[in-house]
Amino acid sequence: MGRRSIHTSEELREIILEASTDLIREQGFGALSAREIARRINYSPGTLYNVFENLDDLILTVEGRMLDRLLAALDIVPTTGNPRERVKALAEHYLKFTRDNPKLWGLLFEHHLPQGRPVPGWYQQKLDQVLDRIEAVLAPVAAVSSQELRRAARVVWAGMHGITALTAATKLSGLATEDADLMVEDFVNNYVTGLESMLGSSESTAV
Amino acid sequence: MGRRSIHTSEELREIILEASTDLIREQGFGALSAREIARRINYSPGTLYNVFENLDDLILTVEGRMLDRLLAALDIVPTTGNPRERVKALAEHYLKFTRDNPKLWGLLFEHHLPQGRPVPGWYQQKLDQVLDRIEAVLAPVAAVSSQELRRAARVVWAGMHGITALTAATKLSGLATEDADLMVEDFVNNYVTGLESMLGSSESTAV
DNA sequence: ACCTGAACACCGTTCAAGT
DNA sequence: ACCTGAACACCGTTCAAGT
Repeated sequence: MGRRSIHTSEELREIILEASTDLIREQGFGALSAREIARRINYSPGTLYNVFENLDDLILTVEGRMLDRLLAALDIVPTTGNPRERVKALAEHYLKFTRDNPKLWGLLFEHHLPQGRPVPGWYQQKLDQVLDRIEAVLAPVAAVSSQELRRAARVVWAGMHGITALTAATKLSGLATEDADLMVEDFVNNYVTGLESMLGSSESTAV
Repeated sequence: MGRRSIHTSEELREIILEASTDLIREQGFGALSAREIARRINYSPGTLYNVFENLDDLILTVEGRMLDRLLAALDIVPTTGNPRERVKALAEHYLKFTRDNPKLWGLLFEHHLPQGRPVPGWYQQKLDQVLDRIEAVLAPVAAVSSQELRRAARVVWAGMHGITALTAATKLSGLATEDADLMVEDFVNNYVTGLESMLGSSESTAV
């Protein structure tokens, strides 16, 4: 047929991302394919490749937008009040987000880049923003050195990641979804207690 | 061509599983396909379906054998000595195993069953065995109730899972592999401190 | 300039037909 | 009884050809 130009390439980009997100929300990552996206938006498969480098690039973009929304959700956590309660609030908002977007959240676990392909810079930056957010909330209860604070933030991210992965991926556990709350609470409580005990044994001023 | 019967179906089963494991060890899960396995063992693709229900069944079997080896590796952890050191030893053996089998370990993260398909019973049992092993080691440092012990074991499993996933999946972090040791140590130390502090505040006899 | 759709090189899975 | 290989319904990606 040839050109259509009904949409600008920016519009087309949005249409593609929206259709992809909808598809994942409805049917999960397994149902996503370039050809299925094309079908949904009434374009040929080739058109996707005018707008995105390839399917991985498209999917990473969807994931990037999801991370933006996670960050926005985490920003609701109050910046005042009991430090320990703030960590718990952060973890709860994190868990709530994953629960509100189960199939979309699954992308983080189910989508994998080909061996050796590093993540793009803009994507890495979004991950760093999440880690920064965790660091900020963790700062009052942890860490004498910035290295230790960095590490603690990564451990919390890993722990939350592990708990949401285990409850989401039915393959890894017979865990019910409601168990995740108790696990998150247990994890945060005990881990933070450990961090605080380290604080107390140094010269810095604790809570 | 028709029948060959060079191998019994048990032999064929082993040949298929071995070829699959080798393929994953060498090139990762992404390179695995029914057709590629068939090519490697000089059988037609159809033959795989005489021995396994489908590709997921085959892959779960490979994963099951990996879990058996993980369990064997965890059994080296001494059953005597300082309780806290035993938890750390368990975590270190776990980490070592994932590092010795990086691509194979990746199966746990990269392979997913179709939506809604539950894991087979024999597979669930192997997961339970891992959890039991963790519970056993955790028992002296944690838990007034068996429910809390169960939960603690799952949190440790989730935490280890999260840390190994984050360091394995380059997509989720710019973490170097050597960071995993420090994260595991930090996680175990602080989490166990938290657990022990709970113990102390109850009527049971602590360490 | 933009988009198509055929083409290429792959998949997982089934099953009639051969030995 | 065991195994093949063609067949079916899919993939991701490219690119000459059309408007």
